[in-house]
Amino acid sequence: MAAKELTAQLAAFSHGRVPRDLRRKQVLSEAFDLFIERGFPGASMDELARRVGVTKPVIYDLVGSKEQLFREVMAVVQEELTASIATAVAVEADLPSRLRAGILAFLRFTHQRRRGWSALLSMESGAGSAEVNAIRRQQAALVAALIAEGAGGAPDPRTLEALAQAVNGAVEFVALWWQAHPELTAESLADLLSELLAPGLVAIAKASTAKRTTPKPRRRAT
Amino acid sequence: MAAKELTAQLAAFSHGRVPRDLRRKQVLSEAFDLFIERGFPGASMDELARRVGVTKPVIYDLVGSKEQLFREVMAVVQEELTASIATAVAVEADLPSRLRAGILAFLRFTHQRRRGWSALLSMESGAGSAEVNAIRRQQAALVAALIAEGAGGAPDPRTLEALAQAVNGAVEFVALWWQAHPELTAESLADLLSELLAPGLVAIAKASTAKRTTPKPRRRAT
DNA sequence: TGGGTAGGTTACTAGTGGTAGCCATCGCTG
DNA sequence: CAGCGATGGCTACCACTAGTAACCTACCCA
Repeated sequence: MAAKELTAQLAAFSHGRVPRDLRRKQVLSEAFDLFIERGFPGASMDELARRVGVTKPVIYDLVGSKEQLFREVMAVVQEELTASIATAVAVEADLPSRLRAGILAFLRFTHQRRRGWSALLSMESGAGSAEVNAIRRQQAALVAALIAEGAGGAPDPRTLEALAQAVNGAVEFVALWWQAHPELTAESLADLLSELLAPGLVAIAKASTAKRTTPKPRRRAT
Repeated sequence: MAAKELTAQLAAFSHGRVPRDLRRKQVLSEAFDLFIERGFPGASMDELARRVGVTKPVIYDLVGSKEQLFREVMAVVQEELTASIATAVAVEADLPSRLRAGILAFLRFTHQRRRGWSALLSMESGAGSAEVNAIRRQQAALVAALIAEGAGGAPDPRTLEALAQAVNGAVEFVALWWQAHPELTAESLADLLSELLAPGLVAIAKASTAKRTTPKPRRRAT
C-alpha cells in the first residue's frame, strides 16, 4: 500500500537524518508490523528502534510511550473497521438485514486482517486495554444505534447499551472462534448469528414500543 | 476461609524453614491476591517473594514459572465458576429456563468475585492467554451441552460450538459492561439476555430437529 | 562566518522473569 | 552422641524491559 511510497521517500535520505514527519510515519508502520508479529507485550521498543534503524530515544521523542504508540497504531484499525461496518449496514433496510450485514462485515474484516485483529486483542487490559475498550465502546455504540433506529425508537438507554454489548460479544467471540475453524464461511456464520440474535432483538424492540403505546406491566421471562 | 488456618499453620514455623507443601500453599494464596491486585503483567515475582517472606529462587522452585503459577491459581476460579453454573442449570427443566439460570449464575459469580474475574481477563493472551482460553473453552462446552440437551438433539457439532461461543460472548461482554453500570440487577440482565438469546436458540433447535424429521431445504435469514 | 535547530547518539536507571551455585539446619542412622 | 544426607533457603548474577538525561553534529539561513 502506502508502504512502498514510504520506503521510496525514505530512500531519498539514505544518509540518515530523515525529516521528522516521515520518520514518524516509518515508526508507526514498523510498529504496526511489530505489534502484529509479537503482540503488545512481546513487542520491544528496542527491536522497534533497531528495525527503524535508529536509537530508542528517537522513538520515544516521536511517540511518547509504548502505550501511546499502540493506541495510535490501532486507532487506524478501529477506523477502518467502523467504516467497513457502517457502509455495510447502510445499504440494508430492516433490522434483521442490517444486523446480518453488519455481522458479515465484521466477520470479513476480522478474518481478512486476522493477524492484526488478534494482535489488537492480545492485550485486553493492563497496559493498552484502554484502547481496546475504546474500540469496543465505539463498536457497541454503533450496534446500539443500529438497534435503536432499526427498532423504531429504543427501549431505555441502559437496556440498549446492554443489548449492544451482548450482540457485540456474541459476534466477537464467534469471530475469534472462527479463526480456529476456518472451514466455515463468513456467510454461514453471519446467518447463524442473525438467526440467533434477530428474533430476540425484534421481540424486545416490539415489546418496548408496545409498552410506550399501552403501558401494560411487562412480563418477565421465567 | 482456609487462609486463617494457613497462617495459623505457618505461625508454628516462626523460625523460617516451612515444609514444602505448606510453603507452596502459601505461595499460591499470596499469588492469588497479588494477581487480583495488580493483574498478570503488573504482578511481579519479586514482590510475591517479598510477601511470602522468602527469596525468588524458592518461588521458582515451587511453581516453575509465572505462567504456570497463574494457571494453577486461576484453575480454581474456573472450577468454581463451572460448578456454580452447572448446579444452577441442573434444577431447571426447559431450555429457556436453563439458559436464564446459567446466565444468572454467571453474572452473580463474576459480580461477586469481580476483582478476581477482571484479573483473570487482564491477560487474554501473550503469556497466560492459554489459561483464559481454556476456561472459555470449558465454558463454551458447558453451554454447548446445555443447548444440545435442551434442544432435544443438536444441530451439527460445528453449529453447536459456534452457538455456544456466541452465547458465551454475549454473556461475558454484558458481565464486563455491568461492572461499569452496577445500578442494574443481575436478575434484570439475566432476563434481558435470555429474552435476547432464547427465541433464536429455540428456533434454531426446532429447525434442526425439523430438518432431521422432514428434510426440507432450510430457509436463511435474508 | 556564524549561529540555531532538527535529528540522533551514548550511557544510564530501575525493574523484570529466571537461574547457578552455595550454605545451613533438620531428622535419621550408626 | 557423631555424622551424614536431604530439605529449605540464600546471594549474586543473567539478559532483557520501558524510559530518560545529556550530549553531539550536520545542515540551513541570516
